[in-house]
Amino acid sequence: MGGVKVDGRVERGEQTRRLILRRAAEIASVEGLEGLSIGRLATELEVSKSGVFAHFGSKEELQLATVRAAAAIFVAQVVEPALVLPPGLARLERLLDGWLAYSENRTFPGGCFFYAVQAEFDARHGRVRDAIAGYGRQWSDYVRETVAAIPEVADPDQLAFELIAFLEMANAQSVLHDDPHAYSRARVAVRNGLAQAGAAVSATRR
Amino acid sequence: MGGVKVDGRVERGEQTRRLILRRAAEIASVEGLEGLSIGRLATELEVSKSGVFAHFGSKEELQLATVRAAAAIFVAQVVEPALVLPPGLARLERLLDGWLAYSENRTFPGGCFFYAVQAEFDARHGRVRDAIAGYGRQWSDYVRETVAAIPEVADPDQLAFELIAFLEMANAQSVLHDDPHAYSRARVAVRNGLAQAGAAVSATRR
DNA sequence: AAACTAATTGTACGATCGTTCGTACAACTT
DNA sequence: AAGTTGTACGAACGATCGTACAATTAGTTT
Repeated sequence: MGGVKVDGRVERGEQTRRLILRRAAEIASVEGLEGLSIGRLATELEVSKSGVFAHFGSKEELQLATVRAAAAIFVAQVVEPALVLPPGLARLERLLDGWLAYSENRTFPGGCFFYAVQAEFDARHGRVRDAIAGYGRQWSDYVRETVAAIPEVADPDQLAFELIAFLEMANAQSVLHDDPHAYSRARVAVRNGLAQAGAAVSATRR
Repeated sequence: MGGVKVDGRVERGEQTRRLILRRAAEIASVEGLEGLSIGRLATELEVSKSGVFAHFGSKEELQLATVRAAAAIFVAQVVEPALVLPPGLARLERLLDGWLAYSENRTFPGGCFFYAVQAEFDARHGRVRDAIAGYGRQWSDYVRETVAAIPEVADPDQLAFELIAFLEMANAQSVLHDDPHAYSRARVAVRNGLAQAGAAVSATRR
């Protein structure tokens, strides 16, 4: 598996790069992608500022790389665990549970990375905003497709909208108010939403 | 009406202060309260940087004053119009419609001011975060109380959670993806949520 | 008209921002 | 062994940040 590359220099470089991006995503989930500064990153990681800068060439590229790194973590933690199940209600439930766990266990210290950066960049212009919007659309598309794989659901678009709303609300309430009940309320809301979407769904589960 | 104050100097000062805070709230709804800078504010308003600074004494005070100013606009635009109706379903519906209109007509150019700054400060510490969290709690408390005034609703906390989730989701989707359908989806979700909360509610409206 | 007060301005400061540059050194190639 | 490549570093740059303070302007009071 992997490349045949054995060059110790680029190997070390990639490790440094991963180190930088992990910390960058952590910082950005709390302080935002603009709150992230190259100098601060260098200080915290005890490397030189120019060393950090050289890996990306510009702050915008650092932000883009940070978004991509966070997306990879999100996919590994939320999307992939649900793919082991066949399309249907069970996969959807695992997907939603996985999201709530990803937020609740603070994979990123500031809660959901994408909730933070979407709100930060939603009204701006540029490549970073476009990248964030692209991932956001991929996520909502995937939720919608997963919902649509359940034949009992009459309006997948509407249900997907409501389900994602519950997830993000739980994240927001939990982070802002340290409210541990937010996630249980979201789980109730999800259960009600699924049950209401199709009585047959509720029936098959009893 | 109001104060007996006739001093033209402080009158002019207060007008300048209002001018600053209006622009500050507009900027913050797009770029965040940290993206707001005293120098930029001064340039855009064509006043001196020290003039802007003198009104607040520190950046933190400027941010706090901006949050307070935005809260006043929010109350005038969303909360007060609903108060003309007696507690009950009609008041709740006007409150939710008012919120969606406030977001949709871009009272602030970046959509809901508090959605933006909550996500920006939710994981931080300090007086600005505390002020934002305080207003957020007041808002959710008020929605909950308004919901609780409808006797048919079994679980006001749960319903309030879900309703606010729909509002914020609509704002987020609309701003990030320029999606005009987001608000209509939220209105459908609100209607379903209210109808489901009590069949009696739905019955009384037909 | 003179004294006073409040809002506003101009100038300057230290710190930090993103960025550029030349250099040092370890690792790979020949 | 000599030459090349890639990562990391230290120093410096112009710009902008928040903040401080004295000078100025405009309006009020005596």
